[in-house]
Amino acid sequence: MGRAPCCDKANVKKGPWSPEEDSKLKSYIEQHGTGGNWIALPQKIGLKRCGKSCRLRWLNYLRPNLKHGGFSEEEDNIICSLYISIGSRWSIIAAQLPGRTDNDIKNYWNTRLKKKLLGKHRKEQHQQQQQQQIRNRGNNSVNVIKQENNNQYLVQEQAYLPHHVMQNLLSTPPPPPPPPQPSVLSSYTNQAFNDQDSIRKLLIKLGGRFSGDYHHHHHHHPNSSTNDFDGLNVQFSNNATSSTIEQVYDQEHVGSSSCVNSSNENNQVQFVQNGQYFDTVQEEEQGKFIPEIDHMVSSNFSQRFDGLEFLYGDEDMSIENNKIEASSITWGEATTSTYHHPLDSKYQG
DNA sequence: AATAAAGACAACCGCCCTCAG
DNA sequence: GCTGAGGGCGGTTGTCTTTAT
Repeated sequence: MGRAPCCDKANVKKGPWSPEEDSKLKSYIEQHGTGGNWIALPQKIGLKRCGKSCRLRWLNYLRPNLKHGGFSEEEDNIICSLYISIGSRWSIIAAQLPGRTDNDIKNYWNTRLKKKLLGKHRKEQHQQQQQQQIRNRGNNSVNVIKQENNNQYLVQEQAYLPHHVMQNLLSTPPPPPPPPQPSVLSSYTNQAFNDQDSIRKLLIKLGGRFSGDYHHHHHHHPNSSTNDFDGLNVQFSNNATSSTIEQVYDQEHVGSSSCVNSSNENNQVQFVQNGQYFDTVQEEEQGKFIPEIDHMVSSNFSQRFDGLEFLYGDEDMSIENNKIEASSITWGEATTSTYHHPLDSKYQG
């Protein structure tokens, strides 16, 4: 059985609103409110518009204290961050941006922000390919590079790290520790999504939290669903050596301080991530997630990737059995091999 | 200057959820 | 419990503007 239409489609005006219509609607609502019934509103005002159309017009355009256009870098960062974490929940994202509507943000994302990020990603990939070609002509050997740099140890395999990323890691001094942050959201605003590294950092930040919350709220078998995010297992491997970094979350001891770190003769590096090694996770622990968002990100991991394939690489980003095969995660290759590890002395010197 | 293409934004559509009767 | 109205939301389309050829 079909649903009765909310209004007489034949007798309602569609298309752009005229200034007169805007004026009528605005003045009426300012004086009388909506009355809790949008459907009846246009009749009261004498507008030949659908009630839903009135509601949208009011919410998206006429409502006071609305901002239009001119998104700031800070707002860009928030939108990107939240999109990565909760997907296209525009109303929730809009709730974090005073004066912005979900429609506004949605349009902004679809028309500009996505392309902006895509453009950067493509540029990075292009540079990466060029560097790869140059590197292939030279030394093809696979080395594990160990470097001490202000207590930051880089464990890399040249064959798997983009050359320019590696150069950046080796040449760029580690950033100063971030100041205490009142909330994760505010930390987003302090981040600049000007490079893949920032996006990656955010994902690590959120990823840590996902896992913890997941265990708090769900006790599924880790392999019960491909969408379950039990832990992030990033593996790099080749025929010669393998370097594996695992974030393994103890099903029963989430957030515990236990930390296992080891390496074996195959140059394999493993550690149990407890939020200690990643500065971003530590940052996260200092703040409080907005409860609603917290719930979203903990319950819907898969959504983080909707529409963001370009952030991860075009080919074979796969999430299977709670593993992310990182062969195509260009931004992740470097960073998962970069970690602060004050305990492990095996890689010093 | 004319036209096409692309971009930006507003508005609509239809599905889903909630809640009252 | 069922039904339908209303509201909310995300996706899509339409329209106007800007830019490129």
